[in-house]
Amino acid sequence: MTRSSLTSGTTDGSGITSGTRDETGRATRSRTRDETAGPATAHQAGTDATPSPDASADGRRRAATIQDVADAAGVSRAAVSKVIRNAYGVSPQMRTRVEAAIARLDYHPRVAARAMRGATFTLGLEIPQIGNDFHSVIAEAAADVLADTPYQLIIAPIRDPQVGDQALQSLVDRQVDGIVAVAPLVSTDWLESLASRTPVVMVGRHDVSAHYDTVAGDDETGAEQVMEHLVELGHRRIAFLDIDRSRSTGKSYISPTGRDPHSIRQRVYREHVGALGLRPRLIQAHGHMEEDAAVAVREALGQTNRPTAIFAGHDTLAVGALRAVAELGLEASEVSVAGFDDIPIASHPRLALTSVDQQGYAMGQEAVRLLLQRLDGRTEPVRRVMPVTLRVRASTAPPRERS
Amino acid sequence: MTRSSLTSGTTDGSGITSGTRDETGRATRSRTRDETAGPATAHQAGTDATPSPDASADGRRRAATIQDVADAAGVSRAAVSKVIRNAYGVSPQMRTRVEAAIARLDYHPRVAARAMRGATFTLGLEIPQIGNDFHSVIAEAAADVLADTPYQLIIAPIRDPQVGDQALQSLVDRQVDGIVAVAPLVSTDWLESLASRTPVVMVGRHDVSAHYDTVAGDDETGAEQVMEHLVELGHRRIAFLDIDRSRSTGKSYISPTGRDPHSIRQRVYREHVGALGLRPRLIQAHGHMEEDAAVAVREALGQTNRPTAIFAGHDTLAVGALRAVAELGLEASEVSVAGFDDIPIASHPRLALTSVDQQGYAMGQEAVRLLLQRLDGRTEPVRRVMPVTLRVRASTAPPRERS
DNA sequence: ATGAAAGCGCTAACAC
DNA sequence: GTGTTAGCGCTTTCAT
Repeated sequence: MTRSSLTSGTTDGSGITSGTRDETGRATRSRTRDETAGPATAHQAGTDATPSPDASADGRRRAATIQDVADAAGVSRAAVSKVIRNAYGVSPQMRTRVEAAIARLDYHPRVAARAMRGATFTLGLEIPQIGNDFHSVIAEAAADVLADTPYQLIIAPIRDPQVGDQALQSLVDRQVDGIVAVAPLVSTDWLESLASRTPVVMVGRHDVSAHYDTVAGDDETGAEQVMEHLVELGHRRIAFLDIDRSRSTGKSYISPTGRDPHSIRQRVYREHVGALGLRPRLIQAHGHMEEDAAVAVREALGQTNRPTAIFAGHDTLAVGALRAVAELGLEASEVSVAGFDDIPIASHPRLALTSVDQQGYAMGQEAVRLLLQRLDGRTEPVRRVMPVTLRVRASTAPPRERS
Repeated sequence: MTRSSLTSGTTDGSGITSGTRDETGRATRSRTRDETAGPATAHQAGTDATPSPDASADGRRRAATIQDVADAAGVSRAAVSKVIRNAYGVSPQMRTRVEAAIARLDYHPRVAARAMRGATFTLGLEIPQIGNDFHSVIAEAAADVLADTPYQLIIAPIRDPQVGDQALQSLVDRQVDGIVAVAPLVSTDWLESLASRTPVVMVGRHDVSAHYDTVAGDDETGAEQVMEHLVELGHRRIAFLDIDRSRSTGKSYISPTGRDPHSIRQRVYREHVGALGLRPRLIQAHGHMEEDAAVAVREALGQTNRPTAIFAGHDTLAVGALRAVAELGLEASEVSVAGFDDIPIASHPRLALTSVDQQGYAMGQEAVRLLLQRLDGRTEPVRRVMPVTLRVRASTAPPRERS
């Protein structure tokens, strides 16, 4: 009933349509309308004949649709649609009327319905680990940039690192207008195919791609600076701490090109160590969390001829290393630790972690800006490499005893 | 081409459909049709050698729809729908055929289309600040619990704390099946109305609500333990560090009932300080970030008769306080710091922050579990309060000089 | 400038 | 057990 009163004004118009389709359509609508309200949605379907639903009164009323707004404003759905999209072809007075109705009914367009035809005004951010501060900074930057746009941000955390594409796919299924992905272990082929359909910006990978942009730090230079710094301090037993990637290779998710940040950092480490005629020492953590690193480093430091310096693949691991070092009562002159990313906590005086600043916040900003450009029509891929700076702090010091 | 080969065998079947609808449908399809099957998606479904795996060739094909799958499997859309929803009424052989077609076409149901009729199998998590480790832990727990379910998690960060309901509304617009919200500054009325339409679980608020569940720590006891601990150590000049909330009161978003965690913690602080006949000292940070706290504490410590202990509203602020304290070369015996939440970094030996453990991970888990229960039909509200434990660490110590 | 109508891809009712 | 069909709430031609 509510429905029929709402539509009554347009019922005649529907008669224009050809044949059965419309007729049944009308009939069914008034039927389903009410019951849709029913189940868990608790719609209430207030039967009052009031043309203007006054949504504020009742907390259970069905949410207003574009049709409700159109009826309330005495215009067509198309007109309302144009108003809410700021599209061309609406007179000021109509706009005013429609906006008033929207406000009155507290109308919010359903994103799902929009997705069926047009844009969702939603951008997806995919991050590998929620707890990693470097990723948080990127997310923060992304959210900040988007604050001045009509776009909303949704974040899809990766469940299982082994199936990094799941989170990405979930974003696709959700028909986001664009995606910023942070270094997931996804094959470049898959990415390329995805990017040919949806605007994509990859953060932290140096892929050479045809369809998506990349924003990455200068991992090569950063790792070089760390190694030069440690060597200059006098360290010779330098270990590289990273996640045990061997377990992931099974499904060959790892970028085989070695263009991911960690492969590069480790390669540079190996090169430097090799150039000095030293043997590489790898400390493998079983996970990406701080505690995983602490466990691995505790063990490594328990062995004889322990390293005097640890270069961690990223800061979260470095903080974990520092934990193990501190627990053992060791100082930087005994075991130095350097990281990568310069996460906010690294500069805390109690940690004073030497780290490579790759401007995470700027990277996040840039990634979203590039995505907005793509949304705006750009198609040629862009590869952005952020300059890095080594922040030397107290966690690295000359070794007490030279090896 | 690819497409035609796929449909060729079933084109006749499509003729079954009535009239123009189908005709245009076909037309559009063959036009846009091209590729979708992402190689790396690992769908591959062992059943190779089938006609039309291709897909890897072209990166622009339109994604497969349920109709494509139906055609490829030679069944109806409804049949496919039943298969993907695990619904009743599908013969094993049809299931097999359909699943093969799904794998072959790399079909993924569009969430938006689903949302128009049924469930989205998406749960939304709303968190106030992305960079706050306590929130990260909750998000992590939520993601972990959901890993064993068909539900996907999306996170909506709050843009502007002043308009906390925006992120929540965005989740609603997206028609998520349920929402976990972490202590946003939203009016209880609005929440109640929202919760009457969508399953909602609030984390960190002690609201007494009719339609949503709450999961919160025992803020009262936690704050009491902190104060008792500090007083017992001998502190008398105890300051409370929190965010300056006065600026937010403009739109009265703050829960007027004082049931939010920070109001409670501050109230307990005031009560204890009052009972000792001391005057309360408030240090107000201008934001929720560590640096905001550091700025405020730096200033507070510069004044004469500075506090000998600081009770921070939450750990991120506490870490910031510790930063200011450390910068000034002060130790716990000069300025003690205690926090709330016991975020992972708090236990780092270099920080050793005394804090109240309110089991953030368990809270996140419980919140999602409650939400799943609601999804399963429960409607009576549940209020869960997590027991707390004071973790005493080195950041608090007896004051060198008693005041 | 405005409105009518055709779907977008899916699920749910209902036929068979 | 399987297929047919009517929409969900929007955007978008295309008339007017």
